[in-house]
Amino acid sequence: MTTDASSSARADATRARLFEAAVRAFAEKGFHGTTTRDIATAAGMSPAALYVHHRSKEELLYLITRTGHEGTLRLVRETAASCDDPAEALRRLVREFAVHHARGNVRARVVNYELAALSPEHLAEIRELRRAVSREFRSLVERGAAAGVFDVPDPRAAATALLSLGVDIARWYREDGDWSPEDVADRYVRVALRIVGADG
Amino acid sequence: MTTDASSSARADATRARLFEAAVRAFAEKGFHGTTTRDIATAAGMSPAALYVHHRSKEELLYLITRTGHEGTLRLVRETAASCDDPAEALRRLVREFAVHHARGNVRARVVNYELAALSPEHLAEIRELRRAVSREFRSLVERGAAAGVFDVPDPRAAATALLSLGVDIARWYREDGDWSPEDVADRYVRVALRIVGADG
DNA sequence: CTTGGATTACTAAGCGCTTAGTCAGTTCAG
DNA sequence: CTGAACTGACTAAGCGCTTAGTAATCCAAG
Repeated sequence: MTTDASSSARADATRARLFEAAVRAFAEKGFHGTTTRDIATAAGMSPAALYVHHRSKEELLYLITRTGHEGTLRLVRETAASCDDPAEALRRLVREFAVHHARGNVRARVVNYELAALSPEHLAEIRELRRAVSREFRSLVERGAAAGVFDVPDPRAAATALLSLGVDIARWYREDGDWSPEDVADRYVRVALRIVGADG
Repeated sequence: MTTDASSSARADATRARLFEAAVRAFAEKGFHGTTTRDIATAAGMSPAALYVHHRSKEELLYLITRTGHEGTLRLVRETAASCDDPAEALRRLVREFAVHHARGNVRARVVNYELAALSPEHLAEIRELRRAVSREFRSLVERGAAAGVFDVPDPRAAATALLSLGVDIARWYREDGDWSPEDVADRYVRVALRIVGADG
């Protein structure tokens, strides 16, 4: 017995293979540069199988993008709230955010750089999730400033810079480089503390 | 009489219109999401006219990308070398780089985010230009550290962060936002000085 | 200044091919 | 034996790019 009328273990596994194949293909060649054949073939199936599990190529991108943003938002919310001390919370947030974007750079590239290929409705929904992530960064910086732990002349600019640094890791990070995801995280934590004026 | 056998004022103007139309289209929809008809129509001509002035769609992207990178490299080199004091040179570099990416965010988006659509040969050439830009940032940070003007535990990480902050402006900056290019630049100069430990 | 052949800038039409998506039919697990 | 999973063969639309030809411009020679 399956727990859901519209899912079986086999279907779930196939869906996951299509999902993963699409992530890799979109990351490498972009949404419009990827064909449904690319995705299906990489998942070991015929092109038609894609439409058994997903309504369209765009729906697949939407699924990847939404899942990715929801995961990021959850990570950011939980980490920012994991500690009362703003300095320690920022250390954790920047560390987790950097590791997330470095280790998951392939997924993160699709999630952050293929937004223009979404339908207007889907894009609007994703924009809301992005605003929520942005708000978490800003409110943590403001919390630290209000507590006198951070020395920030412009909290909004500091939050923008912190978020920007993290997201952009997905663009430049490569597995074959000199830094592990944790190496990047360590370095960026120190950079972040300087940006908010909490480094001694 | 024209000064060059392969150029007339009229042809140059047409080429420029195609170039600008391509920049806008590539920025909005990506290289693969843009058709040669989109570009030609936006430039007020028939699709075939594109091939009078450019060999292929990819050559047009290459032209945009190369011109953009050469411009950025020139700006970075001249600004970094414009002052002996590393702190003042960094202020100028971060300011100019930020304004460049904010004001020219449409062009910069194509230049930085459509690299995957280039041919392997063209991509290799562009990568070389990017490495040169990267080197400028790094050597300025190292110069400041050697002079004792900057306090940086990890110059490479600091240079990576500074470059990343600047490039990523092209992704998030919007004309209809609250900040002018100069506003972004002012704020980022302060952030940069903190990153290199030269803010007091 | 006029004229007419050469040159340049451009277009209408469309070729060969690829695309996203469909559907009737087959396979296979439970 | 049933229904879900999957495929082969297909279509309509759209793609980058080419070709053959036209309109506008240029620049001697008369």
